Amino acid sequence: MSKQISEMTDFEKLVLEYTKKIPKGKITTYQFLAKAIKRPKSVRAVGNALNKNPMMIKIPCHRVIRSDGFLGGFGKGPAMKREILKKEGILFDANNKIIDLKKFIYKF
DNA sequence: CTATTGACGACAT
DNA sequence: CATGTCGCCAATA
Repeated sequence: MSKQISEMTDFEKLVLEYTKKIPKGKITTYQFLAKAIKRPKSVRAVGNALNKNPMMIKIPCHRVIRSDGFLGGFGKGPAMKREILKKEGILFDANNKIIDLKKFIYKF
């Protein structure tokens, strides 16, 4: 199960904090997120932090994809992530590659 | 303390 | 375009 906020590290909280800022209908990448928290090289660590998402409802971690345009992972499975994004108007092709990255990308 | 892991990314082949 | 390799970083065992 996911961790409770109180049990999380400062780094993880920071990641989630920024993730919450991503507006509906938009997406960002693990890389932009890492840069936003002033840790441009902690890209992988950012992904790990999102995987421990304590509140799926309040934290739109599904809006974070890979910088090469691919879907990336998701706790509940990539298929789920893909469906949610579809509802927000963001589509992917048969290879889980986003259709129009530039159009939906959100940089902090 | 060291080793391993992983929702990543840049580059080489 | 499809793999493979390597570097990075924070958390965990």
